[in-house]
Amino acid sequence: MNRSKVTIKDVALEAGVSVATVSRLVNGTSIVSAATAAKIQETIQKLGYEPNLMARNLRKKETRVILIVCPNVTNPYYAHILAGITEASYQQGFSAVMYTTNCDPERELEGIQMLYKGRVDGAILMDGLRDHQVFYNAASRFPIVQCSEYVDTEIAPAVCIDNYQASRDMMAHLLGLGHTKIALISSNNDYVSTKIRTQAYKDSLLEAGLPVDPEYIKLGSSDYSFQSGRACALELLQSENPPSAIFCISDTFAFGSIIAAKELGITIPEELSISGFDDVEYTTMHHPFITTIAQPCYELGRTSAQMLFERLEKHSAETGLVYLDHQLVVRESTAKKKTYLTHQDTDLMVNNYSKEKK
Amino acid sequence: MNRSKVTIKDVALEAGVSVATVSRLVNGTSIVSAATAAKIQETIQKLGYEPNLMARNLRKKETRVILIVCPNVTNPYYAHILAGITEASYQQGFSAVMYTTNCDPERELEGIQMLYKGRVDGAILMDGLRDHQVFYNAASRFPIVQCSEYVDTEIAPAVCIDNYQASRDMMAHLLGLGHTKIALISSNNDYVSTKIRTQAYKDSLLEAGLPVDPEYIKLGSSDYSFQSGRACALELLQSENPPSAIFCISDTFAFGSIIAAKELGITIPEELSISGFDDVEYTTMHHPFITTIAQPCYELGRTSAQMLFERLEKHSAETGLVYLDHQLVVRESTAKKKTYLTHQDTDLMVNNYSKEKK
DNA sequence: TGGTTTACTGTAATCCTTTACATATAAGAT
DNA sequence: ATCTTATATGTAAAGGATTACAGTAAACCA
Repeated sequence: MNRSKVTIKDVALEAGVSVATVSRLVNGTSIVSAATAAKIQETIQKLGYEPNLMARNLRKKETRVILIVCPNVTNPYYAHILAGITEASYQQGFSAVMYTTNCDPERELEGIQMLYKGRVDGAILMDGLRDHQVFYNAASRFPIVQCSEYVDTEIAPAVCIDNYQASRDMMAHLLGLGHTKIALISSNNDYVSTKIRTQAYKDSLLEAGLPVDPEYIKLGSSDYSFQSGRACALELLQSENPPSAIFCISDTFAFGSIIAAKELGITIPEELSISGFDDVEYTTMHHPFITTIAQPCYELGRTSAQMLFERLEKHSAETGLVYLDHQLVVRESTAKKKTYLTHQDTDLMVNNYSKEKK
Repeated sequence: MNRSKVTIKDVALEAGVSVATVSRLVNGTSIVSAATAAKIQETIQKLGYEPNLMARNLRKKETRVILIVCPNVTNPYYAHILAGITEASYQQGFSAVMYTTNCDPERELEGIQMLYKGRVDGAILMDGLRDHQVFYNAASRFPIVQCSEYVDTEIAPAVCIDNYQASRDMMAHLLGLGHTKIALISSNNDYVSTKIRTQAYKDSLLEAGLPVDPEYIKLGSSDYSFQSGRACALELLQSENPPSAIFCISDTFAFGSIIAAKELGITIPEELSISGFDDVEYTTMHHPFITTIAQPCYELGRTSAQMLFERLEKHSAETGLVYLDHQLVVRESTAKKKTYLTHQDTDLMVNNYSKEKK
């Protein structure tokens, strides 16, 4: 392996000019005569010169590298955001280093160190930092943008969808279908998105004059695992008073719920409506296709990156929340509440008769 | 944003020692007295000093960064490999920059440039380079390891599963179930894995004394899209002489085939066996669970990274193929050939009677 | 013609480390 | 008492770029 690098000095020597001239040509920072330009170009070609980025960055005090801090690459939701970020980076001539935390607070911290060590110019955080003080310190010294999750939008901007409105939209859909016994499968993580979606669920119920039954709220695993969604649904469906609809805060929970329902011989959407959240790609790979909230993941990533570059290059310091549009997409897993009535239903109907659609 | 970096000089000044001493302490390259060590440590803490990696790397001529060239992050297969790579990198104290090519030959080329520019120490290629000359040049100058796909194993090592054996295993399974009309859904990309799997399909058939019918070989999209798998299966199943089993070289093709079969009212596995390849996570999220070849994606990534670090740190230059174990996992999508016979089947049975299991 | 601008190029400082080499002190050997 | 050796530290030279500053030659202006 021949690692002998040819430097700007070599080029200068060979072309019979000074290093400054070569540098100026390469960077286009100043005019060089056509004759010397040609000569330099030629020797660059001949020697195969490539500027050493470490040296350049040291001098310029910029790395043109951004950091992506992300809990987990294998989650398709994050993967799509990642794709958006990397594409935008590519187009801006930045490169992106990836740091996965697996939601380990210690690793979240270590990731941030790359900023302090000067290895990257800025960061996109997809993992809401547990330690707010660390976040505050980092965000006040370095350009940071939060994507999808966030801890504080005063000090660094965040781009995400309007989780509250999206959840209200979905609940409105379910309510509009005539469901009154709507359960929630939330998560035991402490993401803002989780909190907000849960709050919207409760608010929607209350606003519709329906009770918020703690028995109807189950918490799946923090990483939204399919199996934990199945377990929650099983509990819900085997209880005394099973719901007629389940609002899942993640598509994977919805998948798990569908499996659970099938295992119990419950048909979807005839006997049970299930809704998801995120619209990951495999929502339409098996029937029933899932009714869900589509998040513009790729755009989320792209926008975050663009905002970061804006910060880096124009030294802008806008903060606050940036909402990208979500979309309620109604597919096969939700339908009007069934007309067949159990005894319990009949009991309930005494109180809620006017709310039944049919 | 206060970007004022504190340098080693500041620390030295404050602690009343020379920069060399500070450097020695920080890097542990030489003994410093306990007293001064304590003093330096203290001032480092006080000033919040972090060594500038650009300067360090420039001096040391190493970046401790590796490059990951990958077609597409959103593909869960690659995502898992990526996870393995990033984990191994983290443990070795390296960071990983990601470069996605979307299989664009131009971008494959650009990715490689990072090596020449000295931004990274080595690379893991998951996208077999189209341009063999470029690959050859790069691989002879820089430490490169190929993962999953490869173009040449003489000049740079490759880690993957034994695609030939794996495909033979799957075909043996299908054949063992009594299937004689086995179709193939391959891909129109030119990956070695595709070629090898296709070859194994043909060899298995021939070895079993069965004909290789070109009508039974369909080519899905180069990126293994679900929809193209569905389209291929539809063609196959609606033909004059539909197969009783389909060997898909990718799980996504298998998913598409299952959907296609369902659309045509064909039951799986009773009327049609379908097998996948890769064992991406959602093979078990819907019934029928897919019979497939499990690839150790995470390990593939981890091993590749470890081999790269070996090359980097021990300057080893081992080449050749490294096979990781695959596994045939039999689930619900394959079963014995059905006993119900069509006229065509009866015709065929005259010749193949002894091969029928029941 | 003398002065001013323009176009181009060169010299050397700078970015922040690491490290080869030199130095100084103290301890150990003879 | 002198000569090594070990220990601990400092000085200054890389490393490969960018760029402030300076300089030269030609062109332009009055």
